[in-house]
Amino acid sequence: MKKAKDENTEGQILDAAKNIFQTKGMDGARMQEIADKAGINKAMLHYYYRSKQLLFEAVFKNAFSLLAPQLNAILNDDSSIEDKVKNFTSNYISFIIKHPYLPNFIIQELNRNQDFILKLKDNKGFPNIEKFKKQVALEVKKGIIKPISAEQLFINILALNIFPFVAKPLIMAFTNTDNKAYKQLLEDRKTEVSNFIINAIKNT
Amino acid sequence: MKKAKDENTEGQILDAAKNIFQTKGMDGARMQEIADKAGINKAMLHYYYRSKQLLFEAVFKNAFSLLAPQLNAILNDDSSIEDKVKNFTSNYISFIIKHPYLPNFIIQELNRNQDFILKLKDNKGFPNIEKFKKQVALEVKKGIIKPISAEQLFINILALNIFPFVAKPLIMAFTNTDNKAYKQLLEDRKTEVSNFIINAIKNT
DNA sequence: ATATTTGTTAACCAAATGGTTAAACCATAT
DNA sequence: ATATGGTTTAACCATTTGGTTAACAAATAT
Repeated sequence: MKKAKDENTEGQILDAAKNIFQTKGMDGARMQEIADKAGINKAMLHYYYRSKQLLFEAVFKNAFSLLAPQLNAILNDDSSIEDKVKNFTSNYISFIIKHPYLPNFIIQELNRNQDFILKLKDNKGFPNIEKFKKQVALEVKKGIIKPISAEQLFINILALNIFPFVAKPLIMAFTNTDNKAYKQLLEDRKTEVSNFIINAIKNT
Repeated sequence: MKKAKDENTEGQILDAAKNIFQTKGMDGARMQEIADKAGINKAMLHYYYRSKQLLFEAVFKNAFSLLAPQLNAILNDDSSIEDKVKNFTSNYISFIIKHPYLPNFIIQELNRNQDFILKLKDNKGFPNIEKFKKQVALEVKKGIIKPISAEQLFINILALNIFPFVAKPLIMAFTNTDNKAYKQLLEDRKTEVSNFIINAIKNT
């Protein structure tokens, strides 16, 4: 099940650690299991990353660095809100299908350790809503979209896109959907969600 | 910080276990910490609940039994979809403000152990979408709402309501919101979200 | 009163876990 | 060839952790 056999040890460890941490979380992950998955001795984990905490942080930052550009697309692009919604929705769902454990991992670990996000906030490239606020205010003023705060709109966009991945087991149970049908349902959302949002906000 | 001092031991344990499990998760929770919070000897936990797993399941089922009726309100009530959306949104946000850790706990633990939901699915009262499907199909046919599948609509309603609680730390960071402002933002959503959904689906 | 059941505690235990160490291995420079 | 430096391993260690036990206390039944 392990991948990328030809990489160097440090990379193999990070791959294995991603895999284990993202599925089991910090608390559920075991250093031995990561070592096994990487196919190396446990001492190597400490040789390269010193401690479980530091290895975890490497994985977390890596995961976050994948997510951040996705969000910045909607916050900082120069296209119209309607185009942003369309593009983001389609792109984001494709993106997450490639990294299925990512949103859950980030959300779960940030809830476990609230302080942790402060370490990230300083980083350049950390998503910030300021520019988007101006854009929303302007489009509202011009009458292109119905009155709404940028914060609420941003939350709605994130919610509609991310939640189906985060709550997958729950929704599958409620809707009596199997894995295949759920995959189709997510695929449909690439257009469903953007239509839903556009209908909700666009002035007619 | 502990509550309900006058209850019997079994109840004190369950209260403490709720508190610890819901904030730290199964893997992060420690039996000793639960005992300390309950103010009793650790052996008592095993006397009443036999194992960490069984104590956890008691907490989980309890949490789920709080959530299920909320969802059944939207799936099985006899009111119109528009009324359901309005009532659910307002009620649900109030409900979660009273149980802030609940959605995260349920989602997190179901992702950790997918099989676990099967144990619940048999229970009477487990939310089921069938009736809602008929209602949506009918209202679409009558032209009251725009064409949408019941599953997609249900997911959207859940997403818009639940996600802001699940992803709170993340959203607070992106929107530069402090706790007080975030609370206000959630309060605003009681009407914001239902307007958003109604705008999205209602035929004009 | 006293036997019996139920509730509670301190002490204990084996297994698991994150982390360390000292020796071995191996490529490369001298 | 061999000294040097980084790399890797097996064995080890201290602590934590879920769980048990045996003795004790407090109700409850006889």
